[in-house]
Amino acid sequence: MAPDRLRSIVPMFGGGTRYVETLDAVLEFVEAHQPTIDELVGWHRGSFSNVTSRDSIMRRVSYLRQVGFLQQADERWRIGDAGWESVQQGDVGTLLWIMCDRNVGLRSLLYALSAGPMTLEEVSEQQLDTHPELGWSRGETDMARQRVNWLRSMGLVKERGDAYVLTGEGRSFVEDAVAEWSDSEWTPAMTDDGMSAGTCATTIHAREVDPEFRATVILRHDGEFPVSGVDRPGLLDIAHMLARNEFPEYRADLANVLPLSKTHHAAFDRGVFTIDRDYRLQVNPSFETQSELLQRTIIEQDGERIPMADESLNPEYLAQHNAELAWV
DNA sequence: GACTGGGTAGCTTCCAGCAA
DNA sequence: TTGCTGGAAGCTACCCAGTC
Repeated sequence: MAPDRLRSIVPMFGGGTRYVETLDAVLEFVEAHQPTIDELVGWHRGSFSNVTSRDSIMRRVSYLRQVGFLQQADERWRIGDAGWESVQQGDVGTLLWIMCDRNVGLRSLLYALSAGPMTLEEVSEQQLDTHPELGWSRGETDMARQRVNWLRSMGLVKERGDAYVLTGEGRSFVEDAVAEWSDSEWTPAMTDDGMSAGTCATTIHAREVDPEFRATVILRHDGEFPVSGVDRPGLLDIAHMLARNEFPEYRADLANVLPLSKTHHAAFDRGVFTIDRDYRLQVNPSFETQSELLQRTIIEQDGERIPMADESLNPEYLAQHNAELAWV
């Protein structure tokens, strides 16, 4: 069983855009000297003029140990498995993979940023809504800032005014991550009135997207569950307007996805119904069913506007999807 | 062996203070 | 004003001795 992921992401010394630089320096020092804890503390004090607190240094060292960058044996500190991987690969992608694997929320933050710029306040809200287990106070932006700073120092996020946006590298990561993390162990902490997310995760095996992406999509629709009316997040699939295998560049685009029940997802993919530019449900005229559920939620809704915000889906994606349907 | 309670360490949040 | 560090405080998990 994978260890619990860390809720708190600790800032590194040296400033908000230099976390990675500081991490590399720590790894280089530890690799070269295999220091004792006193030597490691001394190195920090010597490297950063304004750092004196042993407790503060130990907090960083402890965090690096938990992530796996460092390990302690025989009173001496050495590079851990994650540290070796990071040093040997020497690229941001590997470092980001390690950080996302060990810390809650970094991936969902990147997904959320792919929809547009976010202020620190918005980042804080997004992290709390998607990961209630983080548990920090509403309005608190320190934790949001630390997360953003790690991504900034990796070159995935940059400042734009008082908000933060994805860089080209950040966007590339998001496009690959949805499928790459589809077998992630993490399940949302949000519950379905007595049925825990963990229960859902064990009973529904066909997860095909990163669960953090799935949680981000569901959160984006803010409790509205179009078409299917299913209000249990654990029972929802993520349906793509432009198919993931044909348009991999849009698979992580939040304007290309919609939370649907598994049944409605299958019906959508098979062209039983679609959505027009005005967000009205269009049903394939040849579709017949004895199912009360499908009659009520699809056939009887033909032509009705789906309750969702105007900017939820990209009209161009809908048009392209519908162009493939002969009956539209 | 099982249970309980105290002590300790570690993790996390939050806020004050400082420097640019 | 903003960004960063230091440090206090709350919470939790774990260890261990004492008791039944």
